[in-house]
Amino acid sequence: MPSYDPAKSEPHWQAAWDRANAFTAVRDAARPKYYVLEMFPYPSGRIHIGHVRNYTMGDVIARYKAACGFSVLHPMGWDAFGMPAENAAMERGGHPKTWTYDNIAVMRDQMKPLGLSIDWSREFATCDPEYYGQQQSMFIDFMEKGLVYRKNAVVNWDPVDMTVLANEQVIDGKGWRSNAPVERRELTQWFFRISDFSEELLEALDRLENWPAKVRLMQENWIGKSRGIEIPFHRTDGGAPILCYSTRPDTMRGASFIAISPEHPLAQALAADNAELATFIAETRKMDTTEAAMEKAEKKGLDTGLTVTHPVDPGLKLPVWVGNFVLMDYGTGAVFGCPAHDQRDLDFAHRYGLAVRNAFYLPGNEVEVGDVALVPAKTEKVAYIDHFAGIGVATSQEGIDATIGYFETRGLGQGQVKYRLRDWGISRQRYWGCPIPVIHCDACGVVAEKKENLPVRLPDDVSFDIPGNPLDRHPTWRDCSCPRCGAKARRETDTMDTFVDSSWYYARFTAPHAATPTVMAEAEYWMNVDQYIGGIEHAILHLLYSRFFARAMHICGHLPERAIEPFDALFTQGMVTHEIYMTRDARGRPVYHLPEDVEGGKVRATGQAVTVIPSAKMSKSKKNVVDPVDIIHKYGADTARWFVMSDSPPERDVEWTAAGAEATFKHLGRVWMLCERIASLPDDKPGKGDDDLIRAMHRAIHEVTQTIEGFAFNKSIAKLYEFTNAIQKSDAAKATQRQAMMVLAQLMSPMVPHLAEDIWAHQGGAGLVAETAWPRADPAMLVDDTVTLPIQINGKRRAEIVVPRDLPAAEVEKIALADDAVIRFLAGQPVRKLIVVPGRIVNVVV
RNA sequence: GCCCGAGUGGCGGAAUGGUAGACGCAGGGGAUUCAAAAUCCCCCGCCGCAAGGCUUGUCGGUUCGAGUCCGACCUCGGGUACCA
Repeated sequence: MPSYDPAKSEPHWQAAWDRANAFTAVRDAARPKYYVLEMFPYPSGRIHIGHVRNYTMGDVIARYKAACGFSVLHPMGWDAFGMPAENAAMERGGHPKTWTYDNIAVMRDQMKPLGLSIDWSREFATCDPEYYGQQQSMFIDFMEKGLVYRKNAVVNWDPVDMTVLANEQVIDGKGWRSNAPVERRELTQWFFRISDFSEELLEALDRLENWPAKVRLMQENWIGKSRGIEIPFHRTDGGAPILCYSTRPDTMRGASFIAISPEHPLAQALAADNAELATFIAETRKMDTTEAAMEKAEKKGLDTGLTVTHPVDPGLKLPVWVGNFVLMDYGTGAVFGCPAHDQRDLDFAHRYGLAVRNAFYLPGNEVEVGDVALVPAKTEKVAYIDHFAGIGVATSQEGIDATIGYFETRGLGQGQVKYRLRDWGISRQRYWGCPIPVIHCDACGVVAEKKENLPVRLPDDVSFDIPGNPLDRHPTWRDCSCPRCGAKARRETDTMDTFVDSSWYYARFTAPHAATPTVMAEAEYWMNVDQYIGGIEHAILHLLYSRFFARAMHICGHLPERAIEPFDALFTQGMVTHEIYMTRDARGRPVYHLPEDVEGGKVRATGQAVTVIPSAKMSKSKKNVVDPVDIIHKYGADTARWFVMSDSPPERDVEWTAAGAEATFKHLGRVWMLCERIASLPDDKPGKGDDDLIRAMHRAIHEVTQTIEGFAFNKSIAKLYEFTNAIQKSDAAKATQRQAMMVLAQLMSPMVPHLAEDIWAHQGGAGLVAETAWPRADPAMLVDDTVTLPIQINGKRRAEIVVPRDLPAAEVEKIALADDAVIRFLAGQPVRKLIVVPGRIVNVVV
């Protein structure tokens, strides 16, 4: 009797699917299409369990939809540009291109044994010149439509390595290699005008009904629409007024100072002949560029000596400070400080001895602010203190609206709607990215490369032995002639942010080898992505950039209008985690151990007991990693696939456990044994309980279908366990058992496609499960004749009764009150209220 | 700092505001076996001899009824614009 042997059968079925071209996406006008896409991987070198989970989820959907009759597109590619390739070149020598393509080859070889229903004929990497050349072509289109511009922006500058650092390369304000304090430095950089789309990107979120609410909320907050006011504060020295932006003008009475950004032109100008201020501004530059660093840094400032007149209380003069917490990028780069109603302003005021004045109190609690700022919700009523606009007790929102009206009618300020969303800086001073197809000419200025010269290819002859951008010091690549006047010119040496690459790959998959970015007929048929699947870490940047990029592509004629929201449905899956095993060395430093080196709480080699640290995201440094290749080698792909889908809801993290994988393998073996047992039954075996098995089968079809549709694969698997147990216990006729077994194979096929084919073939099924229509449940087989109703007394469950499904409530009441247990618990007390929820529960209130 | 989530037995988890703990893992008992593996059957939240009581991170609220809704908090995770 052959036992379950995935090592033999999995390659067999993969070859069979290939021969049948089962997964080649075909544009078929006669059938509805379904485009399922998982976020493509970065080719780091090896696949990890997180990839297995991500791609198995997509595969379950793809195989299920194919069985439901859809023409399915399920492609795969590589997000292949990025820093790690350059870091590898710096650390180990070699070339980013070699490193990247070698990694892709390894990962493709690791991925194929998973048996994913991917159309590999559409594969590409973003570092293929055929891909990035089309991206350059679109960049030029964007330039023509005014979607691109250049401006100055700050970067993290490593003064020792003389190079720009990514945020993750800055550790505690210092460069990761040089350990030198990082400086903020301005460079001229390329930007996409995403902020022109702020309102549209915000407003369109409402229509993304099949996106998680949390992602829409995160994007809404990120875009950050606010209504405020711009108010010019007039300088007492007669200089140009300082324009401040505020979303809380109702607190104007409490204004006690003005704070401007160190990058504000006024601050810069004053610093020219104010050494103390110049030093202060230089100090504020020694901070990295992240928002978190800015927000967490101690609030510091310097008095410029200038004063302004309070706009509604001309007798009051407010000092002008430079504050390290004022962002030049948001609003006007200048704010008024109201310490009483803003904790950061209050801290600042206390530090520098500035005035604190309430603009309002909580009604009936007229207490001046001390150490804690009074910041009630905008919907809460407050009592304004002799407010210039004549407001008394009102909500802050009412106060804001009234104040803006007051300022506008008197010409003191202008109401403004602003967005937090900033334009997308795409310039990177790095080699391994898509070159920006632009040329700098002394005579013509900035000129786009001619499209017939695309792609602007990355030169291969570069070295990484010194820090900085090799393109910038390349002997010949930089030098070129101006496409307009033919004079000597310089090529742009910035490359594009890798988020650009991933902002349109979904569109490219619809025509992956075309000589234009997209082909309209293909895009018309395949777009949009019906189901997009990926990590929650991409909730804001990648998804927002893609939404912008699709709009820009539409403007340039590369996508139909329908595709400006490219992802109809989004699912965000959790991580795969694992326990961490730690010991300590002689000096007390932690030493981590791979799961396979630990057995029974001890290090296998030394017998040393390990400390178990609760599950965390798998990482190489903590050695809590499980290699899918090992798992497939030991148990087969189906075990890996079933396990990652089985335990946790897909949107949550799942913990990989060796015991769980072992148990999965055993279960699949049991299913195979059951299949063999049924096949070997005598054909004329008499049946008992055939109807029960048929009912269980229809219930399983219904429930598995529902749970797959609802992305609750862990529940699909629980239902499959139940159905398997029902078959196992059944004594039905052979034909009935065989029918149940074949339906089980179909229902399991999205998760464990190889085993499903084995079962199907063994039961004499025709063709491939992969090409068989999804089974349908008979609704008549799903309803039960009776229901069990729990009976509560005062909300506590005390008894239960079994009644016909459609029994009227009045009859249910009678039966419930006549129940022995109910009589006992009531002990003669009068019934005050009786609640009967049909088919659900009875609650007796005494 | 700010924005967004998550928290239920020994473990992963299930539960349209209606029997908390489906399904699985681990554990315990039994059958089979010379023995073991594999397989099969039974038990399995906590306290209690029992009756019963307690129990969904903490505290409070709404409700006939709260894991689910509301408020405050705690812990962990994701993002924070140059990691991808």
